Amino acid sequence: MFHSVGRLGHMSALPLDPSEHRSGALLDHLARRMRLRAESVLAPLGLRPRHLVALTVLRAGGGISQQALASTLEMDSTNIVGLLNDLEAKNLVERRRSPQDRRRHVVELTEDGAKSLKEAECALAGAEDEVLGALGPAERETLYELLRRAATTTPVLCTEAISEVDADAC
Amino acid sequence: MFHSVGRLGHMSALPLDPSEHRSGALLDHLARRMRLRAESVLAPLGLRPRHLVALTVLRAGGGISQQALASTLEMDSTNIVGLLNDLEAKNLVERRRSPQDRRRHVVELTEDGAKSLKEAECALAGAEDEVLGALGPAERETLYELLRRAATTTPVLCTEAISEVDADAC
DNA sequence: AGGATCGTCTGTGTTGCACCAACTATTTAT
DNA sequence: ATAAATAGTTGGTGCAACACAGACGATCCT
Repeated sequence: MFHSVGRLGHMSALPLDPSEHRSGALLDHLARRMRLRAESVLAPLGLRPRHLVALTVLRAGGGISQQALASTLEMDSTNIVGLLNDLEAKNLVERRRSPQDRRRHVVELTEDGAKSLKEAECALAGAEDEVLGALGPAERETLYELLRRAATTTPVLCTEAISEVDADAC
Repeated sequence: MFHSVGRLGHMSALPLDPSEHRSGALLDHLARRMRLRAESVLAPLGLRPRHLVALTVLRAGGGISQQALASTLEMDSTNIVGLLNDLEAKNLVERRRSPQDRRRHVVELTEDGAKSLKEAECALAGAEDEVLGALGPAERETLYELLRRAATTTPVLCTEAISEVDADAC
């Protein structure tokens, strides 16, 4: 129960060691639990979790090219095509040629898309209640805000500026 | 662009509609980004993201049966077998027959397992920096705490008690 | 013109899973 | 004692999400 200690001798204070507080696995676990429920909830709407992710990203930063979408979604661009085909077939997104560069497709959420996304999110309330049941409303809002900010990182960059300060803490 | 406001209006009156603040898609998105990086970081250690998830769960509530593990992981129990085979082959977990019910396997983290988990978490620091770059240390700790609490729900139950209050809010 | 870039289409392969069936060891119920 | 239920294991099937590669048309930039 009162494991190790050692590890970071100096830096005195800091009663608990935050060294192992990595969110990765927890994120994975909760995302999975959420996705399992989301699948069945979303199925009647003809949507899948990854469609929701795409729509959410598009709502946050609409009007982007497909490769920009591929980059923020971190998916292969060839698979983005099929994803957008699905969404466009349902009239949830629109592909328009960019006037600046007519090779580009500017992808944007349609009104139907925004509406559908909102509906889906409402439908997911129950699923979220099950998965985040241990959290109160205020905490869920905090969580949402943190996730939203983390997800809305500047598309490409940062990386390489920091990440040295605590490199030796491990 | 400057929609700030809210943030921490300390929730008094709840002026904004929190109706669409569903974390599901964001959770999915961030988990994916994290997993992509985790895969390459973990590969040299012979581990995969899902192994980390299992180890994390076992550290939190060790000494549980395989089907209990399957239940909290929400995976099919047949697939748990292979997962545990991997971990046991590496001496990270131990399967012991339960004295109470000798059909059961009590699964527990070994010392090596705890050590390995900790190492892996340290190795993931860089990945987390990339994914959670927009969040400061205190925010990350808050996030971790929220995720941890959400992930550590009482194994089976809750569900059915609540989820009616805000059902009409949608 | 020539080369690079964006999107599209068509494959191929891998992987994580769910699901089914059958089998053993063990407990529990009759 | 016999039957039924349960925990774990093994093997197989199938699907969906991808990553990756090749080829193509359209378009931009020299």
